Amino acid sequence: MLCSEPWSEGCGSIAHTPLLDPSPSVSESSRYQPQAIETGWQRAWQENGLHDTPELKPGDDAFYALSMFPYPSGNLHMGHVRNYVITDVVARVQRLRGKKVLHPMGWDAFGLPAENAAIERGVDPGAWTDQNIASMREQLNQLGLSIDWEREVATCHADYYRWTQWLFLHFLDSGLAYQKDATVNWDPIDQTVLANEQVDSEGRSWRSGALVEKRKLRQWFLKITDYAQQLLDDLSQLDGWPERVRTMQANWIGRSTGAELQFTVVDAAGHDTAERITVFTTRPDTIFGASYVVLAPEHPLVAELTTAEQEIAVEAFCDLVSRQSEQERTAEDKPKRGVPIGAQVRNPANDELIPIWIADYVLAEYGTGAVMGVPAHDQRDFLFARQYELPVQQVIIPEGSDEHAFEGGAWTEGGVLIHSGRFDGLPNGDAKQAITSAAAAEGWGQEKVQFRLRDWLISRQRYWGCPIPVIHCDSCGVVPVPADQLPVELPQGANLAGKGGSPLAQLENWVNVSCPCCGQPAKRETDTMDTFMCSSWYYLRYSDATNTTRPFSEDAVNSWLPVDQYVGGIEHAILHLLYSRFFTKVLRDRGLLGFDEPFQRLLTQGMVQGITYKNPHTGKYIAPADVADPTDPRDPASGEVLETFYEKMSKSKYNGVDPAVVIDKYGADTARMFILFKAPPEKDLEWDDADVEGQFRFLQRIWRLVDGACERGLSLAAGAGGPEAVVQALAAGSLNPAEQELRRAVHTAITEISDDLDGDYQFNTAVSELMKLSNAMGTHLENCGEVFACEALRTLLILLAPFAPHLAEELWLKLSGRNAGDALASSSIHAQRWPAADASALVRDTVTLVIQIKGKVRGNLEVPADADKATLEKLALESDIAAKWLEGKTPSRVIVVPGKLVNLVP
RNA sequence: GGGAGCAUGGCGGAAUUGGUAGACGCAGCGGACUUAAAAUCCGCAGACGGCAACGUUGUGGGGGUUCAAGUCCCCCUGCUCCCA
Repeated sequence: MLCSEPWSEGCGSIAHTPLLDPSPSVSESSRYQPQAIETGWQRAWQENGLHDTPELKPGDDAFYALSMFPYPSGNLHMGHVRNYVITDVVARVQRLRGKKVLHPMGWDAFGLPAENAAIERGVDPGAWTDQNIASMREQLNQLGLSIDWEREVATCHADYYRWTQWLFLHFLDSGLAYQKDATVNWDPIDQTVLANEQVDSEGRSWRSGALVEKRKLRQWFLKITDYAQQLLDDLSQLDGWPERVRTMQANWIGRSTGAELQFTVVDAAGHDTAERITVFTTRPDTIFGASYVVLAPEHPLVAELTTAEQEIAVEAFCDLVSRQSEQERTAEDKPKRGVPIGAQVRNPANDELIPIWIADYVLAEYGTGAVMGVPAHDQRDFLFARQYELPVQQVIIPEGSDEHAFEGGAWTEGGVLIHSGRFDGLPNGDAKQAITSAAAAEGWGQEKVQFRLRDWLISRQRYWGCPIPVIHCDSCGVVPVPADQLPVELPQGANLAGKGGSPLAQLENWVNVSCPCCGQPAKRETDTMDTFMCSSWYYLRYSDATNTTRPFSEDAVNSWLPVDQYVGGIEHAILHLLYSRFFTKVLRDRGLLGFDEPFQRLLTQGMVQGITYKNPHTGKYIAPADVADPTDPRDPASGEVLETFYEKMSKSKYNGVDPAVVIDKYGADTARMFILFKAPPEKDLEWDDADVEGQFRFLQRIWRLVDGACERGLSLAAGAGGPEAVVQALAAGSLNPAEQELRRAVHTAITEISDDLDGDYQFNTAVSELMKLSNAMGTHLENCGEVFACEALRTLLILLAPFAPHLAEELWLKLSGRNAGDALASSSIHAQRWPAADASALVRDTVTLVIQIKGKVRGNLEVPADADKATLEKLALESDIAAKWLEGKTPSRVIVVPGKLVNLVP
């Protein structure tokens, strides 16, 4: 494709805008004005299709660079900028290296903000979302991201969620989607249920922050527990993931090995009944110390086994517990409460009769909903037993110690068994195995692997989400909507008051349908899906985003995926990343794709923090603009000294920096360079205006450097400074000292930057290498001949191109001698090849040899680079340094590290 | 309580396999240019002592391994995150 209309006038295309350049003294040369070049290049790249995804042919080297797609809130913040700039640099580097790159973008567009906006302002959530998408796309484009917008997806558009529904039906068909009555997390503010992953460690909703309540409701679940073992095992494949994230997922899945043991319920006379209570324990070795059994208040046997005398107390207790959150029930600092239900069980290990209790700290959803209470060896049981005066029986003691030594608390460490009949004297590790085996042989237990992970609750009682495509029929039950009737579109006109139940349920015309099976009147499902369902497969859709017959073709998905580099926030370490891994495995098992893991490498970028001022007395945050003197920050109202620190940018702390303002002032290239340079990508980044200024100065220096080269008449036309020209010049004659220095700087930069962009991404040091190269060019360029000067210029610009794409492109044009109207597809700097380092340019004749005396550095010598060990030792011993510090003594030991140092040990 | 990670100048951060600690930048200081300022250019800069040459010391604290430790091992302290 040709650039139809030259938008720039070539070298010196920048108009001398008097407003921005009041100084007449520089009128001879142009100035770096990013505002004047960036939008033009963005449009030119777009029109020339520079970021279109190339078609993949067999054997092609493909690279998939992906950012976590944003929720279209309408406002781009610095966290987004950091995320997308990092991914963009990765994508651009891979293109320069000759890879075929897929770098897409889309919108995680269902969810509550749109619905809340609709409630508050009476707007249509779809229209509101589309408007936000348009404005955010515009903001993203100002960053100069090399995104292929042809593959854009929005999860709230029917051409996308149609396939979310289609995939849901696959889950349903394979028995992995089901409905059940369950005690679930209820968010009283957002009026909907939440998945366990969406409740934080304080028992609050990840979105609204409300304290989550428990409710018993009929809900849809996905059987992620079926994949618990695989999700855990395959973490070991993910060596391109941060260790941290892998540990977090492993903890979340929470595999523990233990045993299920059965306690027989006895009647009032002490005779065995047919009823048994199965407990799960990770400590079968302590069964002889069990002094009671506890059921969750919700356990089905509670009603059946409670005796008449205890009925009132038990009912009252269950009522009390039902109003508590899971957090309140299990928090370690809360007292544990319980009541006996009157019945007893027989301990299968020693035939003792022990009472059955119910207690708040036992949860129906975990394990079997029943545990054995062993006060001597579990701290929670110990506190419970002490409170209710239940017996405490030591059954494990450290070898050689006294059984009464630990009566102040539970002994939870290892030891040997006592009071355990035939198992006495066994180390407790062995006893776990022995007791479990005995239980299995005698029919009262078995080994059991337990996961902490629970099934994923995916239904939501909200409007703005993907409708669950099933129909409830009185005679046929749950009937999937036939695939050819998808999508089940979200109906218009729902009342989104945000109170009580699914808004869709009120739309009778929509709800009432005939059963696809029997034709009788039936009702649609009125819950919508958790938005995490929509985001669990979007990365697959990008491979084939416009397919109208399938979510993606097998061919496309298998040739582009898995994602080579995924970039996003650590906050998704569990939620999105776990769900996506689960989806991938299910779809693999359904034959829809051919890989086990969706994301090969993961980079979790740190937060962007803003400078924050807080009055320590009033607790109020003060806007930086209101602080008169940043070196002595004071409250403008009271004059009190303020606390200064860096914290994640947020409106309420007045510490945010708007990307648009920064781009207006300095341009996107400066913003990109700053963000990449200021901190390593995975660390938090402190936004600092002075550093941004410094970054802008660096880009200006590069501009002036190239400008000077232009004035000198240097041009990169016809391959000047390219590899062939360099080879010829090297063959033709020797280099002057400046040329040698310059070439060393150029090829050091290539080596170091290539290294920094390989494997572990170290953009910060890559940028500093660019600065070193530009510094060296400032020193040496004028003393260098044309060929080597051009080699340096060419290299600098290509190395700079992924970081500051607009500036590099503009300067490339300035030096190219070509017309701005030439086809960009091949002439753009972004269509060039990453330079190769010439090792011979790094070779030195002499090196600096460090002389150490007894391990301390005492000086250095210039020595021939090829000197052997014996020569180095001789030179060191003969040196003034040795003479001064050895005082005539002969060293007893000499360590020589060629090229580095000689250590003389007297 | 269990697990993971981190700790380097005034600040952000660099430092192959252990081999000159502090690259690069910000802030600072000195100088040049300017009537002046801004911008730009050149230079200085861990701390302590010294006019200087130079010396001592120095990567949270303590110990160890080694010719040599920011880097490896052990203990401690502090911070961050995850799980309880």
